[in-house]
Amino acid sequence: MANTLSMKKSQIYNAAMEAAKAAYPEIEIPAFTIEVPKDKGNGDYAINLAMMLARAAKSAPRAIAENIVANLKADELGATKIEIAGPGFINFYLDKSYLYNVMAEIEEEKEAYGNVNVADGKKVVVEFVSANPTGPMHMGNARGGALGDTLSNVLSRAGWDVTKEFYINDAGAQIDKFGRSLDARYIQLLKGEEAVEFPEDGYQGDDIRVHAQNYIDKYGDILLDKEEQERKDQLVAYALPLNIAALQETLTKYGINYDVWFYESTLHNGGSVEETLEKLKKSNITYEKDGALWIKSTEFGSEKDDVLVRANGIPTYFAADIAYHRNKLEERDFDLAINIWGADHHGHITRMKGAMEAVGISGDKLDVLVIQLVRLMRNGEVARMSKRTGKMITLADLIDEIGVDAARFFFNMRAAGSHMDFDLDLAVSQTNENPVFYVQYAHARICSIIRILEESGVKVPAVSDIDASLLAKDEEIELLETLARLPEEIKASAESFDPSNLTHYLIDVASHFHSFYNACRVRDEEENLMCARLKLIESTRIVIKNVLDILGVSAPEKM
RNA sequence: GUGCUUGUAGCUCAGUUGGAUAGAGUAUUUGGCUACGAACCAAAGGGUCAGGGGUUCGAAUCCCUUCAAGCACGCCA
Repeated sequence: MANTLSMKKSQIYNAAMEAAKAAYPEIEIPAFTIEVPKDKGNGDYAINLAMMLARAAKSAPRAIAENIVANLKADELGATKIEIAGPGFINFYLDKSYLYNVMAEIEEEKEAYGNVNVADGKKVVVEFVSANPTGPMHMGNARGGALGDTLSNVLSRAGWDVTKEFYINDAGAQIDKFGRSLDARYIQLLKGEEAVEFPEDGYQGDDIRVHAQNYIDKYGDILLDKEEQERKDQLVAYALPLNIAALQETLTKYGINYDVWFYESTLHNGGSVEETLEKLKKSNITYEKDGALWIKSTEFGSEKDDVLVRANGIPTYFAADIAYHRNKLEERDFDLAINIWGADHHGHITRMKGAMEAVGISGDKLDVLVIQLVRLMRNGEVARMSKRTGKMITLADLIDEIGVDAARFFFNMRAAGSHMDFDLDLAVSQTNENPVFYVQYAHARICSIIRILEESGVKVPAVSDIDASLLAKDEEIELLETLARLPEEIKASAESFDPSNLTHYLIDVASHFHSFYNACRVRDEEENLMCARLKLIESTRIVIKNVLDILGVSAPEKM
């Protein structure tokens, strides 16, 4: 079923376009905007067409507006009044009965209500979190996870074929550092703290020590007489899968289920990195210097060139990442790759796109969303979230403290690019102030009313069995209007790759419901009115549930 | 130093491709349960949209500039 709101909008738009053409046949009518005025006093919709035409028509906007309005038929548009106002706006005041159709739309589409088609089944891979498997996840991962998963849900509802992916950095220098850290702890635990110096750049966290101790408990000191490389390999082979499993467990708890866990090592082992390097060499974008292979990043906008293969023969992360994106966009044939990166990686974007172009892939097929890092606040002061102190708040801690619902809702309240202070004291002690409860409360309230009515034998009626015109109070009309907006909210989210407007929308729905609740009774009203209102709140419940689903937040029937 | 991001009410933030008198929440003050859930509702006060300049019918929004904050500028990832 076509969306109620967008139909009304395009009806008005097209009518205005025709009216303008009739009034000014010699002028090509430009695209103009139709919008909902901030001030209700200015009608339900306003268009700026007359102002747009002022120059071409060589006439005052208000005079032009009069000529256009003369060609508009108010009753055919369902308008009670068409007015010219301000500098030349044409304002439409509508008979709101068209909004009743929203309830039929929701009844028909149910959990799919709000879905739109902006992508026509095109394939997109959304890669997010991709935390280093050398330790637990931090607040940046928490934010990236909430955004990535929610965005994926939004894109699915907007007609994209979505694959959610986690890129596991199980190769390279980080893993080597991980091995050296494990090795040092292993020896220290067996031979004393003084036996070996802990690497200066090693991972200080307790988790490293715990891994070493567990290994010893299981296998004893069998590695002591082995070569260092062998010890590191064994310890990594033991600890890395455990870390990855822990990541997976935490993310599952966080409500995130990936379609693909992609191992960086497969790119190295499968020859894909090498093949990519060959391709880059052939396109004449590389050179050798100081024993390393470089890429001329300055040729595509970077400040300096970058190393692809180190002097020791090991490819850099960058080289692997180019291979990875060839894998995504060529081998697996995605139409678009969306990556969610922390702000500390933004410098990587320009050279990544440039390198993609160098191997023949359009940089436009990669869209990187940069999330500003989360700053933890405690007692009004910045709390360091460093892996080196070993004292950072992890994603698992956060889930334990404030719950999945609050965390996911909270992180999605702000656009990715906004800087964000996360107040730990508030999160721990005053979670009731979190708007997620406000929204969930609305849902539970509706469920409660429906439950009580069902117990007395009144079921939610079909839209064909109610007299919708009984819903005439302001609070009822405004609630319907809000429900009707869902499809365009999802469209806006999907087009801007920003789901944060959905949390604001949801709060708006809840707010209109609560106002309705206080102004209108459902139970004990005259029967026809009761049925109409029951249908209205059931429609509201479905909308709230749908958006909470997108956000990955639960919709409780009781609280 | 260069680049990216950000600056809106006491605090946390919205503000749709430039639109009409810049909006919410929170905090403060006041009112509303003999009631389908008061984790709610209604109302009030609160602003140099960081400062300055420009573009135009019209700027929180676009351009220039100054100031302030965060991040990045590795043969780390």
